[in-house]
Amino acid sequence: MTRSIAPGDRPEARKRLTAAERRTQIIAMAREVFVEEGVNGARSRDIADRAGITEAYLYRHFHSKDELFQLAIDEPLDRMITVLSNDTRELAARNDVDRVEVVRRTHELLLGCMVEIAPLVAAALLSGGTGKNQFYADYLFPRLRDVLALVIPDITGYPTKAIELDLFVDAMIGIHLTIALEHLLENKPVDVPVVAEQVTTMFAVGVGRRPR
Amino acid sequence: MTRSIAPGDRPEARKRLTAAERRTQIIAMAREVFVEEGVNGARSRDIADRAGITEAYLYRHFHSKDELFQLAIDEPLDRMITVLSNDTRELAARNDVDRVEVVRRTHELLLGCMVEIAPLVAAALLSGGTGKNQFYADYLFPRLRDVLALVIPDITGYPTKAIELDLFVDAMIGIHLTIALEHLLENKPVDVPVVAEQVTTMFAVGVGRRPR
DNA sequence: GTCTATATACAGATAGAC
DNA sequence: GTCTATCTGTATATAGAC
Repeated sequence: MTRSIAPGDRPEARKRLTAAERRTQIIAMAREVFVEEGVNGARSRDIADRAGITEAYLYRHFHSKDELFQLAIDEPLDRMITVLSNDTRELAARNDVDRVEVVRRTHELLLGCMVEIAPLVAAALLSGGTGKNQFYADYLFPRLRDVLALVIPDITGYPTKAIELDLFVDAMIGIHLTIALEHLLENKPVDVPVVAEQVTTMFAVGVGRRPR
Repeated sequence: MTRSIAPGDRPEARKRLTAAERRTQIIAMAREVFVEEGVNGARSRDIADRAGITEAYLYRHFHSKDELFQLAIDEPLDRMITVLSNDTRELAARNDVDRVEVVRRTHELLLGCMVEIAPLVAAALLSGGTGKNQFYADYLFPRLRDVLALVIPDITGYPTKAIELDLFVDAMIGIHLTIALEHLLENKPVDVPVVAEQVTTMFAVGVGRRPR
C-alpha cells in the first residue's frame, strides 16, 4: 500500500537536524496544526507529517501531545499576556503623557495583544476534552481580568459612574477579544490604531442618545 | 466484571416509554451531557446511561451523535436567536416608547438572550472536531450580527459618531456574550435588568474622561 | 537521528436475540 | 421496546531495527 503523502515531501525537512533544532521545528509545526485544527482536531500524525518526520520520532522528542500543546500554545500565550501586563503597568505609571492619551494607548495595547493571541485562543477554545483542560476559563480569562482590573482604576475615569469594575473589565475584554476573533475568523486584518481609537471614543463619550 | 453504574439506576428511567417520549427524553439528557462536557467530551455512553438505556438502544433512535447534537444544541440555539430577532424588531417598530427606553430594553433583550444561550454556546465552542463544525464562526456569529445590524441603526444614536457599524455590532455582541459566559463559568447568576442598565449607560454616555 | 511495525485503548455504531 | 455482544475505525504511544 503506497502512501500518497510521505514524510519528506517538503525538501527542506529532509535534512538531519540536531535534537534541539528538531524540537524547535516540531513545536513550530505543532503550533500551526493546533491553530488550524484546534487541539482536538489536531492529529499528532499531521504534526509529524508537517515536520517531515514520523509519529514515532515525534514521540522521541515529546512525551505526549499534551506536552506539545503546552509548549506550542500555552507558553506563548502566557508570555504574551505577561508582556501586556508589563506594558500597561508601565504606561499607567507614566506622568509625561496626558491621561486621555494613556487611555487611548491602553486600548491600543489591549487590542494589539488580543489580535496576537486570538489564533492561539481560538485553538485553545477547541480543547474541550474529557472535562479537564478548562484552560480558557480557569487560566486565561482570570489572568486577563487581573491585568486589567489592576490598571483600569488608575487610567480610566472609572469609577466615575455607577458601573461595577468587574463589568467594566468584562466589557473591555469582550469588545477587544470579540473584534480580534471576528476579524480572524473572516480573515480580515485589524487596523489596530484606527479601531483602538474608535473603541476609545465609544468608551469615553458613548455613541447613543443620553438617558435622562 | 460487574459494572458499578448500571443503566436503570434512576428508578424513573426504568419505565417503558413510547418511541416519541424516549426520543424527547434522550434529547434532553443529551443536552445536559453536551453542556457539561462539551461536544467532544460528551460520550454517547454517558448520554445513554443518563437516559437509563444502553448505547445500542440510543442508536435505534438516532443515526449518529452528530444528529443528536443537532437536535439538542443547534436547534434550540436557532430558536432562541429567532426569538431575539423578533423581539428586537418588534421593539424597534414601536412608537409608543421613548427611544432612550428602547435602547435600554434592547440591551436587556440581548443580554437576556446571551445568558440563555451561553451554556449552549459554551458546549458548541468545544466542538472542534476534524475541521468541520465551524458552528460558531460560520453560523452563530453571523446570525447574531445580522440581527443586530438590522436593528441598531434604527434604535441607537448611531451613526452619531465616527464609529463603524460593524465595530459597534461586534462591541455589543462581545460585551453581552462575555458577561454571560463569564458569569456562567464562575457560576454566578446575572442580574439582567441591573447589568443591562449599566451597559446602556456605558454605551450611551461613556465612562471615562472625554478626549479633547 | 530516523524508520517500520505494532500495541493499546476506546469511541461510535451495528447485529441479532428476547 | 430493550438488551448482550461485537465490529470497525482511528488516535496516541511504544518497541526495536537500521
